[in-house]
Amino acid sequence: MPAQRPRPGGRPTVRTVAEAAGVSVASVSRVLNGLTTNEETIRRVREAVAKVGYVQDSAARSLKTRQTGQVAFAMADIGNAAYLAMVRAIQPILREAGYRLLLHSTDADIADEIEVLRSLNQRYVDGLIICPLRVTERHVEELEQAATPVVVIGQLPAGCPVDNVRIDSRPGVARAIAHLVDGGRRQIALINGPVDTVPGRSRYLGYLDGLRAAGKEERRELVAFTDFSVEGGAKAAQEILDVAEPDAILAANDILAVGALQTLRQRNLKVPDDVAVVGMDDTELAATAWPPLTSISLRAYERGQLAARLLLKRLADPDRAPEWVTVEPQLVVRASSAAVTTP
Amino acid sequence: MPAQRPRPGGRPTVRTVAEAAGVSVASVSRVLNGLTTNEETIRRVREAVAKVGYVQDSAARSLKTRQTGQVAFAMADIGNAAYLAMVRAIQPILREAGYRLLLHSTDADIADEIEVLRSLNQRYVDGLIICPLRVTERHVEELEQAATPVVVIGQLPAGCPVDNVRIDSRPGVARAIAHLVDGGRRQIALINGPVDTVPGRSRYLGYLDGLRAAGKEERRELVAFTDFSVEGGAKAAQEILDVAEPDAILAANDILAVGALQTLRQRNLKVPDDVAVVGMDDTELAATAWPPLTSISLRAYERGQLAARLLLKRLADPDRAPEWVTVEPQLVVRASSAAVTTP
DNA sequence: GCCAATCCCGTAATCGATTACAGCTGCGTC
DNA sequence: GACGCAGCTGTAATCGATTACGGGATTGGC
Repeated sequence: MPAQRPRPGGRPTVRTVAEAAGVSVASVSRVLNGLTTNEETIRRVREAVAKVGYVQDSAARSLKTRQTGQVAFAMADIGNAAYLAMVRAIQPILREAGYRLLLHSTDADIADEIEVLRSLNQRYVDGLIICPLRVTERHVEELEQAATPVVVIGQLPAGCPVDNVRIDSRPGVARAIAHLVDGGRRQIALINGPVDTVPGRSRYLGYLDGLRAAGKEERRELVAFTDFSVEGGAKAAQEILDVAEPDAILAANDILAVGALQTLRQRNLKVPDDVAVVGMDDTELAATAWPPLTSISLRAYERGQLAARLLLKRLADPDRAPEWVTVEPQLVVRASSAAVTTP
Repeated sequence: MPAQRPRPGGRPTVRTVAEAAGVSVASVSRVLNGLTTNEETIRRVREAVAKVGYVQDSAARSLKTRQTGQVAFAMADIGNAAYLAMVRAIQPILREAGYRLLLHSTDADIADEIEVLRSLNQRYVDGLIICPLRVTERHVEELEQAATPVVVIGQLPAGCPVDNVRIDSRPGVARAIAHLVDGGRRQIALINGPVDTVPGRSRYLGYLDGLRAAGKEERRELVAFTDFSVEGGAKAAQEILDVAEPDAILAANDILAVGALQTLRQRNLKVPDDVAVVGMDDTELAATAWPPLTSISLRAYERGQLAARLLLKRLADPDRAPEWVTVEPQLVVRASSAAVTTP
């Protein structure tokens, strides 16, 4: 007399359902996965499922099917509006496709990013979207032998066989400079974020491009850099205003731009009359600031969408060739950069 | 000759490691989980693990141990700054404790919230933190028979045996009214969010409390409500200003307050000289707005922290009595509500 | 009436880990 | 020398699902 039923009070399994329906576990599984056609069986299984309150165990299912129904998104810090926009874009798309979203905040720690890639072969997700600050050789190495599909948002070395969504802020910044010059601005300052990152460098190069295109030279006293915070932006603006008289300030970030606005207000400089201000990322902050901020949109939302769609395509067809998508930055003009009124 | 090794190229399992180390699978598992003490065995297993590049399969592990190492957080919309603050608080605490964070955005859909609770018995997470807009009977029902520990952030009916972190905006709003009255304000308007929610109702009641305490009557034309958006706030402020002359506006949200600021600016009303403005949630927006917004903090970050800690306590000891924690709102005073200067 | 084809269904193997249980070894003690 | 005990270790059962395979029943064609 084998103990078929360990404890009748236990959680219902596929076996419980099978007994209640008077069929085999195989039939139950088939009905659950839509693989059989006999109406009568389907009905009985359905009823039994409802009666015993059965719900599939996801661990057991994952073990057998090798799929988890989960996708992870890894970025430096969800507090950053750009990453937040990506999450907002990614979440509904994955959800629509039946995936759950798992979040990794790496705190801008490279070792952490590598660890995330590495942990993929625990197979706790079916895919990953990652937005690294910098892509090191270690990254590439891990990317190439990742256990599950990965989509990278960011610049990837050429030839890296991984789906990729990229944007280069450089032309965006250059265009913003052109816009300022067109508006009659002559002394354009740059408040950059950390420079030892790929985006930081791009912004700086874009600034130089813009100046060159306008036939201007870089003046060291017009360039500052700081960390991404309102205070950082305010302080950097002070430093610049202490030694120069810019009539425009380009900030690497809307947060920095808001900081600059505060400093300008303190010094009784009118925006945009005395000084134009341009931010970057086109976040909610840009729209709600006063005056509303002109901002270089890096299309975070769109990049998130594209990345999510790329990942879904890859999951549907793992053998397709890696796809690289490039997104163009976009200058969103608002009041803070209106042209100087000719006297 | 049994096919012990299905395909030598396959992913390494505990069996692969056992062979490489010349021990049994049990020993491998013991070393991996720190259950044996023999130095020699430990060394050999460690080496074998490194050699074959073994990583535990999380599905298999979960199936056996009944634990997933995952926790979910469910809220209406991660775009809302209050929820974002919670995520930022929750994430590092869970991570520190070795849990991964899974995100559910329910889009303020009650059915979706119920579905999240229901899906818990797929056992894809070890616990859940949920922040429902409203708690219906269905919620309570599902909460009571949830398959895993749940912590609720929000108002819960008395006697519901679930860990809970709560805040009541009502006294916070009343205090803000008192602050405005102290500052010499006489006509205080309210721009509320959706009223058919628990928080919406609390805010309204707090408003009435505040008026009563100041010996004032409610005037219908000073109260508007709208959805949470800058435009909503701007429009609501217009409606009020069209029919009345408030010298203070209390908004249910920093976003709404920013909208009100825009309307006031358009009408050439000075803040705080002509009209004081108070927001709620004390988000980044309040600090960066101009003038900086006085705001009623609902301590979202702290609530997130508390909820995460409660969940960890519960996971460590499932039999402890449910704990209810109440957080007090806090008035953060900034320039937008400075006292009227006596002429 | 017989054989083949079709359609369902049940048995049992399997995914990759954990762990109860029993067996082995070596040592100390009486 | 026998026995007990401690400390490891290996075998095999187990978690809860999916699915390959083969067996029955039904039907149709000749």
